[in-house]
Amino acid sequence: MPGKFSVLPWQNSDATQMKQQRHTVIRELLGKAPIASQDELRRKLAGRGFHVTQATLSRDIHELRLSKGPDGYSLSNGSDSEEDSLPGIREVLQGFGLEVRQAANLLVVVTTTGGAQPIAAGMDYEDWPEVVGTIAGDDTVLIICPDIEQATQLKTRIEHYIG
Amino acid sequence: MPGKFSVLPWQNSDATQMKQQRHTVIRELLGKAPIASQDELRRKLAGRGFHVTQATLSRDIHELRLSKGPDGYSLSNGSDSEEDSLPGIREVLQGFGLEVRQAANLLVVVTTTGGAQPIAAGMDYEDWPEVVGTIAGDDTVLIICPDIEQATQLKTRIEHYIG
DNA sequence: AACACCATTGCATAAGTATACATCATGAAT
DNA sequence: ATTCATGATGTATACTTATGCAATGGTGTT
Repeated sequence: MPGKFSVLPWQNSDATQMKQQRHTVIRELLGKAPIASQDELRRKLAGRGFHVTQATLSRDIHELRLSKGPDGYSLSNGSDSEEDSLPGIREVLQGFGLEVRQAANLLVVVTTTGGAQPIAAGMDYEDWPEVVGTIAGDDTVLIICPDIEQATQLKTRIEHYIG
Repeated sequence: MPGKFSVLPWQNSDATQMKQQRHTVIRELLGKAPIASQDELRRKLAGRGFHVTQATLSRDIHELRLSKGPDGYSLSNGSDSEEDSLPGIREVLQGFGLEVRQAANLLVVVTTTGGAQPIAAGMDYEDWPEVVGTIAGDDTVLIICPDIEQATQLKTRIEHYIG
């Protein structure tokens, strides 16, 4: 092939990898300034060395699952993949919990320093009916229960976990 | 005028009011099933007695500030850039609030991570009579109300704000 | 090497959305 | 009542986005 019109050097190597990079740059651009149209995005990408057509960007936008709203394109607000390998409330309480106190329908869990947040997060995750909500400081967790009975019941269970 | 083709009775009275009703129905439809295009929306509205053209819907969608994502149109995503200069409690709750739970005279607002402080600050600023005080953690706000009745009332209002 | 396969892309165009302009209805001011 | 301003809407069309098709380049298989 004498001609071989590969004017664009970046096209030589790997197109797939190129695509990944382009996607990354698109995300980056979205964070900086609003982008109203695919053609505007095309121009901005061109300024960064990515010369593609509107058609390609239409496909990219689908793959990135972007949304177009009144203020232009944006990352989809869909629930991001939250991956947590929580150790379980039992282990956390046993590891950090020190004491449980009750005040009417409220429970206060005294923990080792820095242990409050993990315990509160664990309690929230368990989604127990007797836990209306939690507030965690540094070494204290406030647990709000619907009523005194359930608070007492939960207190017993937590004490059992703590040991 | 012999003909007077007023086939549609609702057209006679007030067009502006008609528009309001249409907007309400659009919101309602959005909640039920995904709507992929303005023409699809047009057909569904027609089934409910609203016979308008795609052009009108394009304008409605702007006014309602809807977004179009991979799954069709949806109510505008709360985390948009600061468009209106009104960071009132309404916007803050809509942006960060997830759920409200009641425990007697206490309310617990579950928020996105880091959203508790802004909400609590907003509540304090509003200086509502049914808010005795607030305590904010990271993703939970505790609101103390004078009594159960006012707590219930406030809960309803907050739920309305959240959506 | 020759071949089959698969992903990516551009081109041309279909499909979908926004808007300039004209019309009609309503309400306020004269 | 007449005039003027405002707002909602339809029509036609400009603008924007999506996609069928074919070409290209890389990979793996024989």
